[in-house]
Amino acid sequence: MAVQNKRKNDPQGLKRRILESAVQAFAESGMQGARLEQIAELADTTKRMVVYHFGNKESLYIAVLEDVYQHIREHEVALNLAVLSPEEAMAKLVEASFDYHATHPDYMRVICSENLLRGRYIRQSARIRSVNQSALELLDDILQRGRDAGCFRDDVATVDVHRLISSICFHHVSNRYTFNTLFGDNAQDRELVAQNRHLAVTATLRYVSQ
Amino acid sequence: MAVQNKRKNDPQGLKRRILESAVQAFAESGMQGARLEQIAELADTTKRMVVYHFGNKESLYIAVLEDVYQHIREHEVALNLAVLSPEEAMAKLVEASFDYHATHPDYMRVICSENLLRGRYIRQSARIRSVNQSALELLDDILQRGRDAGCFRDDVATVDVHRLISSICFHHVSNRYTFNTLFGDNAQDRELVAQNRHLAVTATLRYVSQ
Amino acid sequence: MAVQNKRKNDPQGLKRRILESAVQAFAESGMQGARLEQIAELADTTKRMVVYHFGNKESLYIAVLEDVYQHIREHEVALNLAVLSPEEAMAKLVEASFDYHATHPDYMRVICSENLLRGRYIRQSARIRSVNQSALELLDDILQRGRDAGCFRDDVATVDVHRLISSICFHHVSNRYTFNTLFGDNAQDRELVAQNRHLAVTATLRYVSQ
Amino acid sequence: MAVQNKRKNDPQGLKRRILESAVQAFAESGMQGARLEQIAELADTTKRMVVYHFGNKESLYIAVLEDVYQHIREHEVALNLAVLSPEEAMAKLVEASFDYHATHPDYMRVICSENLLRGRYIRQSARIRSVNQSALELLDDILQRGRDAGCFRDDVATVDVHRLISSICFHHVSNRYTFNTLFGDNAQDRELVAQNRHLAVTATLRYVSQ
DNA sequence: AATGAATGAGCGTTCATTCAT
DNA sequence: AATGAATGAACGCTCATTCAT
Repeated sequence: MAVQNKRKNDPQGLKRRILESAVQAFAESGMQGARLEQIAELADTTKRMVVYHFGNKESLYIAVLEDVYQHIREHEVALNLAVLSPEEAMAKLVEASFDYHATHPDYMRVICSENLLRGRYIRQSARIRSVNQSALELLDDILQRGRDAGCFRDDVATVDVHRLISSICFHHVSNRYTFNTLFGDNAQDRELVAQNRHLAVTATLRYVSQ
Repeated sequence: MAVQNKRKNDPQGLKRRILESAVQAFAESGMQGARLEQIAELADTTKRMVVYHFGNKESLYIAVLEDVYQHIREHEVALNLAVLSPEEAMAKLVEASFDYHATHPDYMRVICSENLLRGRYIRQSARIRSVNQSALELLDDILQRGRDAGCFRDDVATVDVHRLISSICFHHVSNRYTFNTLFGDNAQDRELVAQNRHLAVTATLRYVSQ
Repeated sequence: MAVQNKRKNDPQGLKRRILESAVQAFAESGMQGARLEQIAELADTTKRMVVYHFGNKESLYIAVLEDVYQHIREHEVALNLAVLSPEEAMAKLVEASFDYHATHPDYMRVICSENLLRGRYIRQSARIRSVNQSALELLDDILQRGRDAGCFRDDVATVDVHRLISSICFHHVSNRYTFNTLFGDNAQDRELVAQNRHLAVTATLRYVSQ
Repeated sequence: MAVQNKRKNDPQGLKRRILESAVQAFAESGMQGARLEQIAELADTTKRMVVYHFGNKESLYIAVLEDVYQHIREHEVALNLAVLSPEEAMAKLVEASFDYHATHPDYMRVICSENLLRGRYIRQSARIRSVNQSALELLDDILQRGRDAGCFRDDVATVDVHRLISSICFHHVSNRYTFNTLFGDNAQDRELVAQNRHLAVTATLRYVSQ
């Protein structure tokens, strides 16, 4: 009985399983391409229950988008960079960002898809915007400390640094297939990752340093 | 009669129209999301004729991919950078690349889609690889001249510089919707473009310069 | 607390609200087309409670049918026609019938739907039949008085007169959309109603009079 | 081979079969209640082909509406009433109308459904309106001849006569289930029909006669 | 070279009802 | 008396592709 009902009458658990399955499915196939059937299967439930708990596919997709960004930022604020010197903090932030992008390709794929939809859904969620405010605050603190210490330029905008870091980290994940097919020299994957990680840190530091 | 047959008995013209319509459609909706019906409509023909001339959707998509990369590189080699100083050449290359990305969002969208498909189709076309070889050659020449002139570092890899430039230029186009929704300060679009263009040039030069 | 529970713990009030909402919904969409969800919403409750109080959709529909016919006949017997002369009584009956049809389109729509179902549900309710007996009795009395007074024919059957009146009154409401679309001359609605009302009275009187 | 392909490559025949099946289905269940699957089955084809030939359910329904009215009017104009005396022509028109209604309950059911939809679809077809113009013209001719002959009143409007006839004929078919359940005296169906037919003729003649 | 007809598989969503408290 | 969770069945419609000329 307990086994039979293992997955019954636990709506919160079910919603969580559906959400996580949906992240996978939307990452793989996008908002339109993902199939409720597949999401249901991954969550060990039925299409019917997905609709029951999330209303429709679009609402589920928005919930996924919110989940993705919340995780990204939660990880970032947990880094505790304030105890490091500006250069060390900046380097660690870039490395952590790079690693997070690299280890969470599904999140990056969801963001790619959303951009292909011209941000049609992210625009609808005020919650996503508020969740992301921490990103610039955190970076701004490091830059300010660096300027005060005389090691960082005072003519770089916070948002530009964020964009630079994002560009390199995101590109490494999102464009890897075409870029490596065209320009890859068959290097081992591990080497390639290390090289790109180094590029991210170096390019950023050279951009912000005096 | 002539008017009635304006679009008949011109298979090459029809194929060209289908291909251009397909670029639009695949850019908008990706390989899976694009609809033959819509491509046919854009090309002022029928679904049946699209299949007739290109066999199936996948073959058409590969033809589109080849078309996209050929255009990108053709534009690049036409820049005639050899006559400029290394710094000027590098700056102009970045600016040109940035502008080309910005003015050809459809091409970038196709590349995004292809990466979401894990490069499944680009891998199948040897022609695309050969077409892209010019990119690194061109950049390598500038870097070498810069090193000879003593203004560029000799520890930067060509492919890394290409990746850095691509990252920033691509991100500006491909991630604009999410990035600007989350971190945009409602700046005018024109200002934003100018700022990002400047970021691309500056970050690249600081990365390669002594 | 009182406000919060305003609509709670009043099962009779809730049942009444559900029934009235059901009349609307079944009138709008028929037995099959009506949605429990919509009925629940109109009654400010949940689908679950509709089922709880009425068992299932069919039982609720039968309750609605009974409600409809009871109202129709209650109104008719309240006319107090016995004090009028036969002609006046007949005219007033027709006018009252016409007006009741015109002002209660929802009831007529329910009856239409039920006929489209071939009377499948009305047949199940003995109560409806007994409730309707007053209609012919009332009309029969007028006709008898008219014959006694020498002003009405003695070769018209009561049920035929009832059918004639019903036909015209019902048609005015139930067929108005197709009939007026096809044969309407864009007359003001008020004029059209007056004209049809006059037709009902005149045709009936000419049918029954010597 | 011939047998196997009996029902293939005959798009006109297929469209006709689908249309006739659709009349049945829409008559039985209305626009919303009818099922494409059932229509397809009746027409010995697939749901897919119904959509292929008619676009969607609503377009098919409109085609059915047009078919229904076209048949009704075609039958009417074929009566050749001009050769009869006004009274005979009027009587024959009413009888023919009554009989047509009685023998084509499906058409009446479709019209009922359409009125329950508030004429939403009939309004969309200009063709239906033009097809129906013959009805009033035909009746107007009889009335005019009757007035000229001195046997018909000159204060009855053509549209009112049409409405009166339609009311009785339509009611006989459309309201038979509820009316006979409530007021029927278990007469044989044949007697009942004859009685109602007589009522239609008599009530009409008494309405129009001097 | 070109095309109308045909098709199987599958999708997101809806709905009345039952389960389990 | 009241309710959140769950569910099977079905529906209209879409799509890339093939058939047959």
